[in-house]
Amino acid sequence: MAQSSTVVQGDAQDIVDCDLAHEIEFLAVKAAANGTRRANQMLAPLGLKVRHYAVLSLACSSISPSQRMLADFLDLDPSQVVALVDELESRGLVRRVVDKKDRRTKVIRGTSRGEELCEKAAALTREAEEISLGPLSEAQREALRQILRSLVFGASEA
Amino acid sequence: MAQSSTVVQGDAQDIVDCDLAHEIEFLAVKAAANGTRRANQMLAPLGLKVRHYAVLSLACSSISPSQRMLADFLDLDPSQVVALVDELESRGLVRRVVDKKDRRTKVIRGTSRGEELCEKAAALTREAEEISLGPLSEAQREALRQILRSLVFGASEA
DNA sequence: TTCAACTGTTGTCGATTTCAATCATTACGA
DNA sequence: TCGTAATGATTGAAATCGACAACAGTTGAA
Repeated sequence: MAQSSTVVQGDAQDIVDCDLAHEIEFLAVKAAANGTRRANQMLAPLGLKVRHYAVLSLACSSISPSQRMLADFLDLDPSQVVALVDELESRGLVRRVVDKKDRRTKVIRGTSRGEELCEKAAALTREAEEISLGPLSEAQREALRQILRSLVFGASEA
Repeated sequence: MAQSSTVVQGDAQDIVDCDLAHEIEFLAVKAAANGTRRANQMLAPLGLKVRHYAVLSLACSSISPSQRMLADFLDLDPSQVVALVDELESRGLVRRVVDKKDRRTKVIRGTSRGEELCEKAAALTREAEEISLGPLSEAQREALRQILRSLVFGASEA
């Protein structure tokens, strides 16, 4: 794309060619921020944010995560997990179950209402992802998913 | 008592197989957070965070960004840009230059000291990226960069 | 001229992050 | 065994970041 003789003062057109706009770190932050913003406003009608959905999703999965596991996996401070679980529990979406093998740890389980809401939230999240990933082909999305997984979790194969 | 062959208590081994760990949105946030954290502690000796580096980098580029452009491009509130530029200006790294064509806008330009520090910061950022992207091959990194660029700059709407 | 729109700036309020301290429980070593 | 360290959850406070409204100065257009 030859810009030729356009004498336009630095517009948003050529800012995407600067060094910064080629750094993966910068691009990842921007993409993640866009996706989170979109997902948040998509989940708003359910009174949830992506954070709540993350906890709810794990609570409703076959995994029985302790709050410590949630903090580690979601990169949250334990106190933040307390607040999140408090909120979800007060809405009757999850409950704390003390582990019989270690009475210090509390396992978070989704209730039936929690699972019901989780499914709706998952649908909305998929919809948000569908919009956010609009300009990407299906092959690109799968490649992105795989690269991100090996980046986040280390070596992983399909 | 343990009921028959109940599934093994969820460890960190199988949490990476849950639905959430396959959502691109979730993975992107995690990857971006990891990268930002690493870059921040890499830039710490220079008294900079990635935010400051982003502004400094753009100020030192051939683009002469106004604060408005910085806010738009970096997804920041204009008031946040004021604070960032204030800090960098007080350290003699950038300066505000009023645009003669439009005296409302102030163009941010890096000083010689700013450019000097920006080069060091760029080197450290590349080093941080090198570490963060460790498990990825060169081809994967290039693919990731390309996909992220088309995702971020490909189609913009509000 | 007059008014609307825009840029930078300040201030504020709520959310989020981070850290230290505490209680209950478990694990380990003398 | 006892005593001490370590861990999980919880609370609370401090620091930081985010979004938002209001304002002054400037520009552009009717």
